[in-house]
Amino acid sequence: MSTTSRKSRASGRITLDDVALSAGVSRITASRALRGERSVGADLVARVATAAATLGYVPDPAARALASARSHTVVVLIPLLSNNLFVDLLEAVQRSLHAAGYQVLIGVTHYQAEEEEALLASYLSHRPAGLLVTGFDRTARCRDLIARSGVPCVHLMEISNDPAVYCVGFSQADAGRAMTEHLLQTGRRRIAFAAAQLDPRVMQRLVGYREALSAAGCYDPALEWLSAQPSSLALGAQLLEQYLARHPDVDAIFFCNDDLAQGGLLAALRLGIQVPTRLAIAGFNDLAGSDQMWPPLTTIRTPRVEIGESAATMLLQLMRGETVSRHSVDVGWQLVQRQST
Amino acid sequence: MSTTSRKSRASGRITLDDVALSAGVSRITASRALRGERSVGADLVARVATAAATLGYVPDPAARALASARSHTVVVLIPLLSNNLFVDLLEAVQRSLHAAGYQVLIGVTHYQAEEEEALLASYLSHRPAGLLVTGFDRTARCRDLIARSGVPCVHLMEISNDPAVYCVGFSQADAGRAMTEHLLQTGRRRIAFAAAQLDPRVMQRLVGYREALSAAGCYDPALEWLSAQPSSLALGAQLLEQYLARHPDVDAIFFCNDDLAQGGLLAALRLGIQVPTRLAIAGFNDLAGSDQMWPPLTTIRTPRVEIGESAATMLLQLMRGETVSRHSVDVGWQLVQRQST
DNA sequence: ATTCAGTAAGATAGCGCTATCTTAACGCCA
DNA sequence: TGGCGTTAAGATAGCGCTATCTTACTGAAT
Repeated sequence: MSTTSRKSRASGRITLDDVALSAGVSRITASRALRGERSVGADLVARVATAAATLGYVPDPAARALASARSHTVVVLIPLLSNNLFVDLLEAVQRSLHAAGYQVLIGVTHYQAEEEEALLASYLSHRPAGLLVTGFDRTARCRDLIARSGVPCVHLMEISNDPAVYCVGFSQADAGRAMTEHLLQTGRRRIAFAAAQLDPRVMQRLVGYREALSAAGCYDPALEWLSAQPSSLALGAQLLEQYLARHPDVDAIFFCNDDLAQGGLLAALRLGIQVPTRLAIAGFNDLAGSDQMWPPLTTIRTPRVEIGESAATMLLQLMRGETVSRHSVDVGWQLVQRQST
Repeated sequence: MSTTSRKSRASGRITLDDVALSAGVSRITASRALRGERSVGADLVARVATAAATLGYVPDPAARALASARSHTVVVLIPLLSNNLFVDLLEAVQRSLHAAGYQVLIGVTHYQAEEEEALLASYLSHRPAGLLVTGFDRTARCRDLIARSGVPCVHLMEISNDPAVYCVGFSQADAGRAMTEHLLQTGRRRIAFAAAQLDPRVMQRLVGYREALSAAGCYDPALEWLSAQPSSLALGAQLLEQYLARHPDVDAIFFCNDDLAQGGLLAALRLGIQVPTRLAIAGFNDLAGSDQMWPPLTTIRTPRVEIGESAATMLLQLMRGETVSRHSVDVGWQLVQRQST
């Protein structure tokens, strides 16, 4: 019986030694029992579990991380918190991972590759169990850090054919093309693409837009209204007002994001521009409120919660050392036609 | 010179021993130098700093937490991520604390005191350096956990007279009263209060509303339109439509939150109700988009970023063991009158 | 019996730091 | 000069876990 527990201390904290003592086993057996390792008898597992529950034992994550060189922390890097898109994603990720016993450490990159690199370097020192990052657009050093760390990593929002890369997302270009084709189908020919932030995903939507318009023989570079500023309702309103004055023949605007589109819709209302008769307006992402606009906004519904949950599930498998069935999960998207087009 | 460094290992990680060796000092001196403890000579501090920078040393948070019984993690408990109010707060907190070398661990309570209790119990095992929680409304056991943990705690969004409690916020009741008085001043007498979620802060705004209306002799309990559902644009629209049909004489609606108000505004637009001539609409928080509505929304601007930054600053002081000048910081609020009233 | 996996437990030895005790060196005053 | 507080460094001993090595005990194959 004699176990290798250390001399008892008066500290308030309940340690594994206390549990082991109470269950009449050695510390290491208690550790194994609580972590569900096999090679512990069922009777002992039960005794240890009871002891832990009775004493209210909570493992010390720091000690665990130090001893095993791996924490139960997952680092999530997203561009911005002030974009609801990422908040929805984050909420789903956080919920899924928390349920599995992991903590989420959030890093905000502000769409800056350098910031991402710095965050990653600093967060990797926490020996995270997993990594969730947005898209594929990062510095070479960043990619290298991820690869060399050996920490499982899942990429969010986009998909890739590279079998060495795990990702959950959808084809931004396809979605961009589909929305443009929808506008063409409703008879519009002078279709503008109004965009802000200009992150890689926005640019992919732009590619889809170009392809669709070129195929229809309607492509006009002058109708690409691009701004590097952060996306907002106010900017959407401004883009519509400014550019429409210069291009009065435009009969549809495809905004790269719903917040811009909502702002555009409200600007049209203010300016007395009839939507959709005189001007069609479309958005992207189906953010909160788009269905409440007047007229309700046609948009692309992107399954953000599903992306978050799928990515969490995939990451959990990777962290457990299991093999995942597909390295790339395409969750698709859905064109939601409402009255603005 | 001979230092007590342990035998070198082939691990890729750069440890304090490597830094100490390179700087020609003992491990503990390197530790002290890097943490800026006094009682290390200026020359050694410089040598250690150079060595650490050259080697690219990054301290191991787990080892640090284990040895010092305190991490550099701050736990932030907020009710919901899907409310922009808290996202703004979180962004400010995260930015301030990250700059000071702390990590933020987020817990989402979903407005449930029991969830908060469970989260807190589990997060306290991380030996956080600090705690940020929303409001004062929590279970007795939760309060006890906080107090007994000895972890510095700052309360967000509300203020208190209790000198034992640290908080940064403003008087929700005052703001609610002010908005109601504003509506009274514009000549409205049948003023409804439309609210959702019904968390403690909403109820305090309601108190302010009641006081102002009672003082003016206009209070009518039938005009308190309360719903326990989560706040959303759709719900705001629904509240307006439903209750206005029952109370057609209402000439103003004070929504407890801007998302409800925005929904109400859009519903009024849809229903052809003239705002503000036939019906005044007011909101709370000045969330993104409220200035872009048509008509632009009158609301209470709440300094969420300032609350986040102030709370972070206060917490940093407490974590460093410094005394703070005021236990309660009132950041105030501002009535922003736009065209909806 | 004898060997040999295979399994269930325990003993041992750290993980990479910091708290604390100790020691050496340096004045400073009587 | 001696004694003593003060400071700057180092030695020592863990923090609370888990990886790894070892040992004791099965039971089936030989």
